[in-house]
Amino acid sequence: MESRYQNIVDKMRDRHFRITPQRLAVLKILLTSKAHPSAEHIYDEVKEHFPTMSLATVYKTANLLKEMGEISELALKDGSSRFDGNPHPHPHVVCARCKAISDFDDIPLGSLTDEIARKTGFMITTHRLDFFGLCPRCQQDQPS
Amino acid sequence: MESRYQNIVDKMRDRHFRITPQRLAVLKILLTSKAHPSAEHIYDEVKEHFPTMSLATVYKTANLLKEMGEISELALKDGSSRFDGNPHPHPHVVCARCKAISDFDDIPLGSLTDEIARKTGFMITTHRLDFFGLCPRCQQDQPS
DNA sequence: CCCTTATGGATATTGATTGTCCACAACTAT
DNA sequence: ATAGTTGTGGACAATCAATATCCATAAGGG
Repeated sequence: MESRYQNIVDKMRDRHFRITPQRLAVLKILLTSKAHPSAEHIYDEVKEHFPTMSLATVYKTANLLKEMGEISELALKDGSSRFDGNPHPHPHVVCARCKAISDFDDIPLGSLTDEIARKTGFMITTHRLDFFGLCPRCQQDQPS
Repeated sequence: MESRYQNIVDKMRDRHFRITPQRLAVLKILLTSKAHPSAEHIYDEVKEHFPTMSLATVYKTANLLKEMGEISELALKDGSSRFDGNPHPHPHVVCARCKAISDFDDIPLGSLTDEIARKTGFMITTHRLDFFGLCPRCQQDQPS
C-alpha cells in the first residue's frame, strides 16, 4: 500500500515528472478509494485541501498516471469516466441505476484470449468484462 | 434474415411506430452489415438513396430499435458508438488502431453471472466482454 | 381522400473532456 | 542557499458525439 504509493512517486521522479501536492493528492485518492471515483468526485475531495484545485488538473493527473500504467480508466456508456487505482484488467459489476461500481475477483481469461487470438488473427493486448444490473440497495428502492 | 426484418417491421406497426423509408433503410443496414457501423457510416449509406437524410434521424432510429430490443449499441472509449444488429450480448474484438470490430462466437458466461450475483448481491441483467488489440492488417502496417 | 399526429430534417444545445495560455512553482546546477 | 529553467496549475475556451427542439410534412386510420 504505502510501498505502491512510494513506488509510483519514484517512477514519476525517474521520468522527470514533477512531484506536486496536487498530483500526490489525486494519486493518494486513487490508491485508497475502492469506489472507482469519477473525476468530479476526486476534484471535490482534493478541493477541500486545495481550494484552487481545477477539474482540468484532475484529468491531467489521471491521464498521466494512466499513461504510466499505474491506474486504469473505465469509460461508461454515458460518456463519463471512472478511475481505478488497479491498472490490471479485472471484471466490474455496475449498477445501472446508481452507477455504483464494484470489483470482482480476477477471472482468468487467458485461455479465452489465446483462443480468440488464434481464431481472429488479432494480437490481443487487453480486455474488459463488465456486468450490469441492480445493486442490493437499488433493488429495494422504488423503481426510478 | 428476411423474416427477422419483417418481424421487426410488424412489431413497429404493432407499437404504432410509423414505418418510414428512412427507418427501413437504417434497419436494413443494421441487419445486413457485419461491420458494426457507426451512426456516421449508416448516415453516409442512407444518404445515397435519401439525399436529405439527417444524422439526427439515424440516431433517433437506432435508439428506437435499441429501445425495442432489436439491436445493441457499443459505446467506445472515445465517446462514439457503433451499432450491432444482434441485440444479444456477445464478445467483440476491437482493433485499437483502425477501430474494426469483429464478432466472436458466443461464450457462455451464465455460470459466472450466477456466481457474481451470489457474491455481490447484484441482480445481473446483462454483460459486456470486449477484447482489444491489433487486427491482422494493422499488425503489418507501420506503427501509427 | 382527409385528418390527426408522429416523424424527418435543420439547427441549437448539451456535457464530459481536452486544449490553450501564462504566471508560478518545482527541480537543477552552481 | 540561490538563481535559472522549464514543466505545471488553474482559468477559460474549445471540442465532439450525441441529443433536444422546432415546425412543416408525410404516414396511417377512419
